[in-house]
Amino acid sequence: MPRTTQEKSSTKRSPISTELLVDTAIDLIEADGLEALSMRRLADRFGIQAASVYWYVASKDHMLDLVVDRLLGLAYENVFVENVQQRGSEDEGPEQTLRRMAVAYRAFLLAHPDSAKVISSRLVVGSSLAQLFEPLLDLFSRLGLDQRDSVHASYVLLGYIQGFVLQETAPLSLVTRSPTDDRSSTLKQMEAALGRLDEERFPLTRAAAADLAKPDLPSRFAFGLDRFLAGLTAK
Amino acid sequence: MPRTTQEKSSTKRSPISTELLVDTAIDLIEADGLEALSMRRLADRFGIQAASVYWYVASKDHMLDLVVDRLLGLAYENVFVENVQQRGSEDEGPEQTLRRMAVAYRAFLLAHPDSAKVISSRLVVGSSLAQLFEPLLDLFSRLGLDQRDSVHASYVLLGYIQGFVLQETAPLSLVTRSPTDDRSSTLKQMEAALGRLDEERFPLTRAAAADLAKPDLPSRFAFGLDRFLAGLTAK
DNA sequence: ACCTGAACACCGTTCAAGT
DNA sequence: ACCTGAACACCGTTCAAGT
Repeated sequence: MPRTTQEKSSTKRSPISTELLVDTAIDLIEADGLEALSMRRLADRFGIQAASVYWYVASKDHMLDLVVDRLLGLAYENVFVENVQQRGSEDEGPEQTLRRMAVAYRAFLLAHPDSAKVISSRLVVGSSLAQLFEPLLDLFSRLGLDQRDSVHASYVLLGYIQGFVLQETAPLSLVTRSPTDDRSSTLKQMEAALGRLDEERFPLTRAAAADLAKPDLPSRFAFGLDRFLAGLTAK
Repeated sequence: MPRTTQEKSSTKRSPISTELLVDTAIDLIEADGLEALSMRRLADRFGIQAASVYWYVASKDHMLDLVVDRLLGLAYENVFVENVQQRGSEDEGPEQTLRRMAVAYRAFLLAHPDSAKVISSRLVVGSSLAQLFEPLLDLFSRLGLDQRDSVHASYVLLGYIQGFVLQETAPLSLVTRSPTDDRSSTLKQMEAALGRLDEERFPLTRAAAADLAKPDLPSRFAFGLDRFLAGLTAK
């Protein structure tokens, strides 16, 4: 009664391929952040030397291109296939669909740490990007835009979403030239920093300190999204 | 007739301060890109050791915070003081002013290589950011928004601009699973890559290949900006 | 108060050499 | 076809020691 051939040698090395390398790179990014991704750590996961990775991939830069391509593919599956196709049966206008897709894409980016950062760092042209563009072009043209404006709108919408997530996930830091230097929580500290601003020069910012320090990000995202979509249909 | 005391010893070391360090860091970023900025190269510019930089600055991370703060300060000077104050005499509505400011801020970011990248990488709360927010809050409230919406609009507008510039300055790369692999110019290659897409799956993207490959970025930026502003006033 | 020297624990990448 | 070992030219950061 022989076991599977898989188990013949103990601690066998995992199989390697460019695809597996890219998937593992995404794992590492999501576990420890983009900064912590290195060829050496990636190689470790497969039990090989860093130099060996270069047999599968030309450079780290090239690998990040593949990572972005993969993430865009995953985004398509999550945002469009699952989210839109299924509920496409209901009779909603293209504007509602666009709205739901944008919200779903933001959720995807938030669910994959640093994905907005990698994606924003390079424009990777390929079929994954085309997969994202295709339904957007369709929806915008159904909204009455001509081809050129549909391209503009799709591009701008993706840029808005990625830019928004990038902002909301950016590490917050305080730079104050003021004397006080307490070590309270970052959020309270921020409100305090804003409250310390010169009353004469920044009356509005000071008055809005509460809104700035504890923002409702989902509704802020929706605010910008809705204004943009309203501006499109208003034309 | 003695010369200035400055010239007593030849190849004298330049004076050092946190501010000068930050300015030089910005110089280095603009000359060779954010990736090329290192504590060692920065120290070299002052004729000191890398370790000495740590007397002025807690860490590279902290220094990048200061870099962002400085860039936001420069942006304020360029975008608001020069651009808005001067022409504020003409009787234009707040919408026009916002439009001009947004265009000027994009121009500023484009003029300072990698500035969008650093600025997007961290949210540095301080008086430089407040300087940017204050006039925005004023303009949006004059447009009829309440305080909460003015904050949303200001935040979203800045995010849109930074996100847009980040996208347009992102290095372009091609990832194709197709057989053809020619080495023509990147732009022609991109149009070709788009043309090679599956006719069945991506008819709209293929049809828009020309618009995608050679986009008019200034008008694309204006397109998104105008839709957003129109959406605000339409409400 | 300001700076050095040396070290530590890392990087991406190349390349001859091994199997 | 796939992988190693060793090297090269870098990193950020710490810290005792110097002036």
